[in-house]
Amino acid sequence: METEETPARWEGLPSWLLGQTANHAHRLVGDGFSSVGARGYHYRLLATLEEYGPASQAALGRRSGIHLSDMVATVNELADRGLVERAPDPSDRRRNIISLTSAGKRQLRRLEKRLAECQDELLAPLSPEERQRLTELLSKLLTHHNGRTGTPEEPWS
Amino acid sequence: METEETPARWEGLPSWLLGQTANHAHRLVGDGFSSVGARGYHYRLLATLEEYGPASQAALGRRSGIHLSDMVATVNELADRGLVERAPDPSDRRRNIISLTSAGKRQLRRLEKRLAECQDELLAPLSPEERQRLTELLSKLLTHHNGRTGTPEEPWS
DNA sequence: AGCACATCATTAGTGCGCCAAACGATTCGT
DNA sequence: ACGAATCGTTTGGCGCACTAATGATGTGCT
Repeated sequence: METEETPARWEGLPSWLLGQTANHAHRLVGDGFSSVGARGYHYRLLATLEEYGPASQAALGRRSGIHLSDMVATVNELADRGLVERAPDPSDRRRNIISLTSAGKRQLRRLEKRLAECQDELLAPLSPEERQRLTELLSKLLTHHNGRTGTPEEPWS
Repeated sequence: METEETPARWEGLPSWLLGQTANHAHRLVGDGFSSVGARGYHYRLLATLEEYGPASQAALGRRSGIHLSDMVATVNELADRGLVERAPDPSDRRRNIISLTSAGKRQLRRLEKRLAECQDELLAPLSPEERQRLTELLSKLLTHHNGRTGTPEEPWS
């Protein structure tokens, strides 16, 4: 956006404010990630992998919130870079078991570092209390809206 | 996102919180708009048009923050629906002068109504003070980050 | 044992918002 | 008059979220 005039009517709407700040955040994080040749999905997948250990693509999708359709490409990209390994599951031939390589773990460390830096850059103009406040408010919103659309299924009967 | 497990490490990061809530907001607003056959760019263009009156596509792009490349399609779509008119500028044959039709104005009213409803749905779990607080915090962030990239040009000398 | 059904991986394609490169046509500045 | 800037347009790309369809495989029920 290379606006020059920008005085508009929707400028004060929460949804707009949210979208714009999220945009900045997204750009910040995206740039951080791309500076080491990655993008959001890569981080999410690597982090999920480290947190839960090797798993099938479907399971990883559920845990990371990455759509199954996008998992394929994401795993491909990470596997191409040697950050992740795809091996057939001997006990279920439908599955691939994805696991983190040591290079992947190293990459994850880099991404986490960038990510932390970005948080700081993002919140730069806010005091610690304000940051706290913002996080709380956003969490509240998120919890509410996730309840309505996020995990509606009751655990298997 | 049809997550079922979703307990992750990045879940508390401001950039993530921001992105997710913005996502919900975006979906809410997008659904509201699409229920009357429109999308974000349509609203932005119509609103800009009403606020500043007829103008060339380039000027509208500057004011609405819509990229020139996307203006073309946006104007086409609105013109196809008869919400906007594209007429050559007699005094500058490079330009098209875009103007709002009365049908366009009516559509804008509808969109504004939806938009207002969405704000309420979005902020539902927040008290009036919290809404205020959130708006302030987001504005602060936005102002900061726009200062670095958004509207740097000083008004014509 | 057989069959319906669910799950897994994959491919292909949609939508929105943002952006960049290149082009011809026109107009402006000097 | 001529180079530079502006305008409209087309084409294409990225990131993220999502839908639909398909074939291979696995599970549960009867």
